[in-house]
Amino acid sequence: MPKSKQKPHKASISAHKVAELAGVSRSAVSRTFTEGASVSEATRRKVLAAAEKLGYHVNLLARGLIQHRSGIVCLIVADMQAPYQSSFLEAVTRRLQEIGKVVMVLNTAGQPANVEAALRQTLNYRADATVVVSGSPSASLIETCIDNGQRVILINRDDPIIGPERIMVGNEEAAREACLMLLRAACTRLAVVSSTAGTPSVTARERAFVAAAEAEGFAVTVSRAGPTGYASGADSARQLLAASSRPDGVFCVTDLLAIGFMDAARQDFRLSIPEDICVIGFDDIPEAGWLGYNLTTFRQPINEIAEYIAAILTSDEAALGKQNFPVQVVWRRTVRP
Amino acid sequence: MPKSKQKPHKASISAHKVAELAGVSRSAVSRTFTEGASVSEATRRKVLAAAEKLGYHVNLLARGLIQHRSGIVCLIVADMQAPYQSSFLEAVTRRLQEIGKVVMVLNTAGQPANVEAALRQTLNYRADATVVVSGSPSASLIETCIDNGQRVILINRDDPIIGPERIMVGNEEAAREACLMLLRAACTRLAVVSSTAGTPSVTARERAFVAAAEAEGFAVTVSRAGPTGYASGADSARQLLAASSRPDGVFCVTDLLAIGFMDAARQDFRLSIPEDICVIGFDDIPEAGWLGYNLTTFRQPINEIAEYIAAILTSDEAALGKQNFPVQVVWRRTVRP
DNA sequence: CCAGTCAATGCACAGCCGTGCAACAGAATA
DNA sequence: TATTCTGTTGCACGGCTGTGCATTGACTGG
Repeated sequence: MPKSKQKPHKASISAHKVAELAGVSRSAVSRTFTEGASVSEATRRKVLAAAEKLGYHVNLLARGLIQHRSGIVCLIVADMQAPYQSSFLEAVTRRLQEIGKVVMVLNTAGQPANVEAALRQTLNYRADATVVVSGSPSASLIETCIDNGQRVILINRDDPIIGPERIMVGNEEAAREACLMLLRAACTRLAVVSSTAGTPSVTARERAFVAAAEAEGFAVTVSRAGPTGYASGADSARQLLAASSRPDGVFCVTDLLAIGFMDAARQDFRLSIPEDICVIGFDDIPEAGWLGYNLTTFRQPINEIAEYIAAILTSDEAALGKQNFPVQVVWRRTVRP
Repeated sequence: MPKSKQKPHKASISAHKVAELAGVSRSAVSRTFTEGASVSEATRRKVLAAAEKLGYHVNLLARGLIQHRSGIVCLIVADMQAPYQSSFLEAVTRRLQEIGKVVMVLNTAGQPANVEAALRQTLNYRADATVVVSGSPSASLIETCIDNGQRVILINRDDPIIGPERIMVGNEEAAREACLMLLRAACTRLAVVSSTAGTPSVTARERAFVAAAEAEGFAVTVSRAGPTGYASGADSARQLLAASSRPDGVFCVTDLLAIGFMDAARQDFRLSIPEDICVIGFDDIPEAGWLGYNLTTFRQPINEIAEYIAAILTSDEAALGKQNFPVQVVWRRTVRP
């Protein structure tokens, strides 16, 4: 017996009590709070008055039980304090609230095993939908979700699973464009700063950049110093710039990596950007626009993605399939024009 | 009739079906998934096998309905993509998941009216607790929450309401300390960079700094250029540093303000920090530790706060009351030693 | 005055689960 | 062998809501 047995059992007031006070049937109360139900203005007012007096609030758990829809949308995410993820979270919660949904955040804290557990929670709460921002759940579990009538939306994850909606951004196009931008700036020694995380978007950007450079006849040094973050970017700079032939054009697969790279390049090697070395990032996080960085990067269309997720949830058709969002280059001052 | 009438009605499998397949009563299924219930190992295994085969998941909505506890904790927050808020969110979600709770995020998007709506959602979902990070809900609504057996936790909000738990950080002590640090660094023309948001913590820091300075016989210029963020910090720098008598010691009530201030001071006025001007921030967001800033600031004990919230939720006693968390100075390199 | 229409209302059921209570089986004890 | 005890199981109820169906009452048109 681990905890206390007797919870206060604070009888929260139910529709029944409101009906009593208002002198109507419980159905009338239910209809008053149900969009589009038939209630006369008179009883409606009586019910609302009684509800206000008692502090009644519809029990969405019970409603969800009978309607088979809880109104909950789960967001599975790792590293959620990172700038890009938190901006994404903000946009999605805001937009989903506008269409009457509410967001449940499941923080996997970087443990892949937690992704499975999180997806189970999603089922436990009978969520209307699940948005997987990080991690790769097993195909079988995704299938279970879909079987239970749940929408599953995978962000930037091109697994060949049938069923879930997939939202992709133009990683490859952007990486190719980044390569051309650096070459046009007369860079000849190219490098890409990536991470050891191995997430699909990181890998896609890295590979596409290397491929594009090789197609143009340039070799590329790849550096992966650690997880996707500021410190790894700085470490990559220390590695790459200490070498005998230092790069003069660098594509960082993430703004955070780019910023770490720039800081170390300036502080530890006294380099000027973009004179000595050009840098391109990815995401367009707020920090990229700060005066000290002015980072040329690619903007992820966060609001458009949030809008699209909302559209999926309000639409009745299942399986819209795969949707691609192009990213947009944001010219600032870390690449010579 | 706004939407489709006939939802797929995908009959998600219930304990009943599992019982059928396993050849036991539904109670046995329920007990298998209930901590501490009495089931023999044999039936337990039968049930688990059947559940696995059918893809059964306990319906936490129904469980919450009967137990009067949903396992949901609501977090009401504005400006959630800001570094400090998102770090806080990360810590709280992580810790609460460890104790078996799940976090529902309600984004008020800065609209004060949304705070009330969010608190209503909290009641609708019969949340176990609500953590109010931003905004000031009305006392009456808070009372309703508590009447319904919900825990209410106010962060950095010292309203004289009876009932909710209150978590405070040592704003005043830190502001006083900041003042002394600047004076010890031989600063004589003090300024404080604040914002027009007027949130309790911002106001408290601002006032305490001014009071401490006046107690030492120094006047303070106060600048409030806009909302609490990078741009306002930069604007404040442009205002303060263009004046005839420019300050040489600045306390920014937020790291983001401090970083904006530093960037503008360096770029637009070619000032060196800390030689020409000392800067102190507040929060110790990750960006404060970046090589380009090395901001001396005060660390908010995010993990300790998350831990304390978890403790409140696992404890049975109500009304632990008000808890103060001291902040810790983080010496870096924006103040002369 | 009567038939017909229609909005409003109440009843009863379904949705899924935890748990008190009683029944029961098996083991341990006298 | 009779009795007590202990652990397991099933029944039935309660928790709160939405909604189909039948009923009611008022109102309209002839």
